[in-house]
Amino acid sequence: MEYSEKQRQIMDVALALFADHGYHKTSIRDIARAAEVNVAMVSYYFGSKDKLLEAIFIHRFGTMREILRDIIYEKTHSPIEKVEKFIDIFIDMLVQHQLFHRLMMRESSVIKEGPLFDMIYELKTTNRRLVEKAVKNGQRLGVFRKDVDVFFMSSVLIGSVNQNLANHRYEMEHTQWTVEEKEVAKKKRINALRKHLKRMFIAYLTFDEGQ
Amino acid sequence: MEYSEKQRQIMDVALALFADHGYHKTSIRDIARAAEVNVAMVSYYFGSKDKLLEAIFIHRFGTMREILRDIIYEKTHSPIEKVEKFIDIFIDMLVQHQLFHRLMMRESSVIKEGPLFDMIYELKTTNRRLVEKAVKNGQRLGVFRKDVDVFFMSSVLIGSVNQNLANHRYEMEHTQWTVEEKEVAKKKRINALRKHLKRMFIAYLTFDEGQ
DNA sequence: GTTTAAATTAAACGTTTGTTTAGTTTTGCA
DNA sequence: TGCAAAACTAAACAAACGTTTAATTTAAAC
Repeated sequence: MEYSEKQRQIMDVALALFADHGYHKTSIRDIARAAEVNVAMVSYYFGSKDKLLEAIFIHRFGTMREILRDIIYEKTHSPIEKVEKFIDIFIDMLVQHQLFHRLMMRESSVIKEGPLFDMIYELKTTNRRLVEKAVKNGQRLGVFRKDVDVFFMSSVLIGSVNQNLANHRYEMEHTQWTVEEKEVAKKKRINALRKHLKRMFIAYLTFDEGQ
Repeated sequence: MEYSEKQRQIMDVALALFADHGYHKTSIRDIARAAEVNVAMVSYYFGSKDKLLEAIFIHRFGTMREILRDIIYEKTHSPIEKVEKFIDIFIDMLVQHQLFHRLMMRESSVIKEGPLFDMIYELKTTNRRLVEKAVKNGQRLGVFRKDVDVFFMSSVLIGSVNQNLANHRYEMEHTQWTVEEKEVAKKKRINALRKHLKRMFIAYLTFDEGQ
C-alpha cells in the first residue's frame, strides 16, 4: 500500500496521539488539528477512524515483521551469542517503533477479534517461535538447561522491555531535564536494560540448581 | 470511605467494564445497564465518571498498599527464601486484583498527573523499594551479586507477570474450553510463572559470570 | 485554455456522550 | 400517620463525537 506525503503525515500524527492519549481519547479533530488538515480528510483518505488505525497497524506491522524475519538469518557462533544478538535486535525494534509498540500494547488488551487481533497474535507467536528456536539450539549443544519455559521467556522479554521503557517515561515526567539530558538518560537506561536482560537470560538458561 | 451495597455494585461493574473495554470506550450507560441502575445514579453517587474511576482507584489502591506493607514484616530465613516469598505474595496480589491491575496498567500510560498519577507512582516506588530491600539483605550476607540493577528487577517482575497473564488471556480467547478447563489452565500457568520467575531471579542474583 | 478528476473546505448531519433537572418513590424517624 | 431526607427515575440538556454533504479550489491532461 502506497501513501502520499499527506496521508503519511496524518498517520504519523495519529500514531503519536494514539500512543500518548489512547485511541478512544483521541478525536479525529485532534488529529486534524495536529496534522494541520481538514477534519474531513481522515474520512476521505482512510474511510473511518477505525480504518485509520488499521492502516497504521498494517504499515508498522509490516516493518516489524521484516525485522523479526531477519533474525532467523542471523549467523552467529555460540548459543549464548545467539541469545544476546536476539535481545539486542528485539530491544532495537521496540525502541525504534516505540510509539507503535505503546499503542499496540495498550490496545491489545482490548482488541479481541478482527485484523488487528490477528496481527498482534502473529507477532506474539513469531516472537515465541524465535525464542524457542534460539533456546532449542542451545539445548541441542548441551549449553542450556532442558526444562526451560518458552512461553515464560518470551513474555519476560517483551514484558520487561515494555515495563522498563514505560517506567523510564514515567520517571522522566517528574524531572525537569532538557531534551538532551533526557536523551542521554534514555540511552543509559536502554544500555543497562540490554546488559541485565542478557545476563539474566543467560543465567536462567545455564544456571545449575545444585550449586 | 464507606460505600453502600449499590455503590459497591456500580464500582465493581465499572471496574470489570473498564478493564475489559478500556475507560474511554466504556460509557456511563454501559455501566448503568450492567449494574442494573439508572444512568443518573453514577453522577448521583460519585459526581462524575472521572470521580468514579478515582473512587475505584482509591479503594483498590488501599488494599494493595496493605498487601505490600505486610511484605515488610515477613519473617523468613535466607535471602533466597525472602525473594521467593516476595514473588509469591506479589503474584498473589496481581492475580487477586486482576481487573484493577489491568485497568491500572492500561491507564497508567496515559495518566500524567493528578491523584491517580500519584497513586500509581507510589505503588511503583514502594515495589521498587521492597525489591531493593530484599536484594540488599542478600548482598549483605554475601549470597547475592553486588552489581544488581533494582530498577531493572522491579520492572522485570511486574512486566513479566503482567505480560504473562495478558498472553494467557489472549490464548484463552482462541480456545473453546469450558470455564472449569480455563480455570485449571490458568492455575497451571500461574504455577509455572511462579516457578520460573523464582528460578530466573535467583539465577540472576547468584550467577557467577566466570563459570 | 478548457475539461476532468482529485484534493480540500466549511458546514451540517445524526448519534452518543456525560451530566443535570424536575419529579416521583422509598425510607427512616418522631 | 406525617414528614423530611434520601434514593431513584425518565427526560432533557448541551457538548463532542465520527461522518457526510455540497461546494470550491487545485492539479493534471488534452
